[in-house]
Amino acid sequence: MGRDRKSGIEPGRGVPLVDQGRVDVEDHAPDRLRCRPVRRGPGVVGHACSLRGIALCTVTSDAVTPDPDEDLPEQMRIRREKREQLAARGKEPYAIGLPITTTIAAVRAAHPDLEPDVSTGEQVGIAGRIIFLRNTGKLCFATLRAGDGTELQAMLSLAKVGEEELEAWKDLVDIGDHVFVAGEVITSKRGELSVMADEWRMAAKALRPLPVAHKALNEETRVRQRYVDLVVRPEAQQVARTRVAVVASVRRSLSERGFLEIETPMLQTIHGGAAARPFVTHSNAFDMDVYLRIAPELFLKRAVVGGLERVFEVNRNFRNEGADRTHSPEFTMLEFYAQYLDYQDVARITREVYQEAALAATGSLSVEHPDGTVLDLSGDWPQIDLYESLSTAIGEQITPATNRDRLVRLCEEREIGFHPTAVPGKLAEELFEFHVVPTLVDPVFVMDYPVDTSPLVRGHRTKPGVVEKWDLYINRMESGTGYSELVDPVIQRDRLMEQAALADRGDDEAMHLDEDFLRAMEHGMPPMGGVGVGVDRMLMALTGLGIRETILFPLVKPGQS
RNA sequence: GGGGCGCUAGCUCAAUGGUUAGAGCUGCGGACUUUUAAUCCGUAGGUUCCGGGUUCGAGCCCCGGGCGCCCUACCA
Repeated sequence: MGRDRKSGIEPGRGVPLVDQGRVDVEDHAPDRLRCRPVRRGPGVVGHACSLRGIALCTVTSDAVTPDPDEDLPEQMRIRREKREQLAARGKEPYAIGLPITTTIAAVRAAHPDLEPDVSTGEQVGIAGRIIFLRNTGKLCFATLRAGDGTELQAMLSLAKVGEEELEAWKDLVDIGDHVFVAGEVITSKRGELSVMADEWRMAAKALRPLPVAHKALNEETRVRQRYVDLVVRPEAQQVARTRVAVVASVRRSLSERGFLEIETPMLQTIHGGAAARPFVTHSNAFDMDVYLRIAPELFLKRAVVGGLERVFEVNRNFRNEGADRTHSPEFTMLEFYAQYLDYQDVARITREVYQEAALAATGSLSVEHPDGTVLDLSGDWPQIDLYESLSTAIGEQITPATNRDRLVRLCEEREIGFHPTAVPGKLAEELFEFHVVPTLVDPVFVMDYPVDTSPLVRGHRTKPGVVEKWDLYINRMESGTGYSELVDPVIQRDRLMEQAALADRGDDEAMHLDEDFLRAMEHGMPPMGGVGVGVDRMLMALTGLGIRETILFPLVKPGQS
């Protein structure tokens, strides 16, 4: 055995210290000697040695000089050597300023259907990442893929590039490298659109091998190494681009309707705007704890008080709660507010914004998911009443006045879990989620929620016990909510005092009393409609994917290495 | 939070407590001027997540830890 290939230390050669004494590793158990690389501050590398799990010493690189490449898997070591070889042969491994004349997509678009074995006479310079390589003795093929998923074949022949350049290609180019190729646009004998190279250059030598393109990466690797996922799985690119299309469309739709996009604080000193547990962090400059926002609502409303009239924001919210297929600790939220509108007006705008986004992203208002679910987003979206639909489903009249004991019993009969302190409205919503939500596939506005769960919403004009609030359900998921906003500062103060009392009693979702928000409201907050829509859930509805697939880099716990 | 399952080569996966942990692709060496996951011949590649333990012997069994997935609970 001899040399421990991981550490570069030969057992028995080093004499690690144990306390003040010494131990001869050879005499004890050489097979139990463990040495692992450690980093002690910038640039200081060493090896920590242990015997039978007992730390012995840290050997710095002065004492032991391991070959830095020795730890690497063979494939990575070879790629590093190829990088060196490029330089040795006068080639830049990471060339900049390449004479690129066009894109892969443009070449494809310009020559949609050429016959096989055709020369166009058109000279181009293109670059892309190699995803497949097929080398024969004197003719080499490479499939180059661009970021947009388009592909083009590069061909290198002995006749065109000469023996030296062809050998260099075969010796130094791997799958995963970015290469530049200049030459004529042709089709191969099999009809594949190609560039017949007069010249090739390395654009970026990849030191790590790409995953095998033909077998699916497992979900964890996809999420943790999204950059790799994006390279090998065009659908990953597609999702990222769909998000861009959706967000751009949302901005366009609202801008066209007179809304101003503004940016409100992510760091907030008071926790409010929704019922959710916040992340807490600390400002050194102000020497105080601050919250990552759970909602932009209270600031957008301040802006409307100030006369910005119609405002919106598309940005991140943070909620320190569960993470599952439909919840992410950070997620993208659209909120918009318009003075003088009510919850019916903003329901219409929400539907239009959503439909325009669906068209922009998918070209259709009928969306089919991988699991076969089909969503029909077209036309007007129906409205159902929360209490009426619940009563119908249960076969018993439920109203905001139904007493709590009855609701508790109904929940218990169905084994629906609920918080022991849950208010009656919350219990009604639980029952609704149990009975009605699973049936809501196509978009539906659920209207008129209990007042005790909606502290920021105006009371209903005619129905007692409910507020002018809707939840939008799409694909059995709550996708957005809209209100006729509460703008009466006296009522608002009462509601927020109740919230603050809940918070004092240990409810860490309850809002705190935001005096400055009330002060703004006391200056005259115009009646307004307001909406919050989960953008990630829009993506989920349009793609049928889980939330972690719609977010490019979702939060993950750090793994090994 | 509770329960179940998983972690093995660069990637995707095998492997009754019992030879030296295997396969495909990738890699490396060779052949090939029209390939499409090229093909053919040859070959290398391992801290079986980490740390303990049981055993003559552990990828497999036990204990502890890490990370993930599923179910469940909680959650504007």
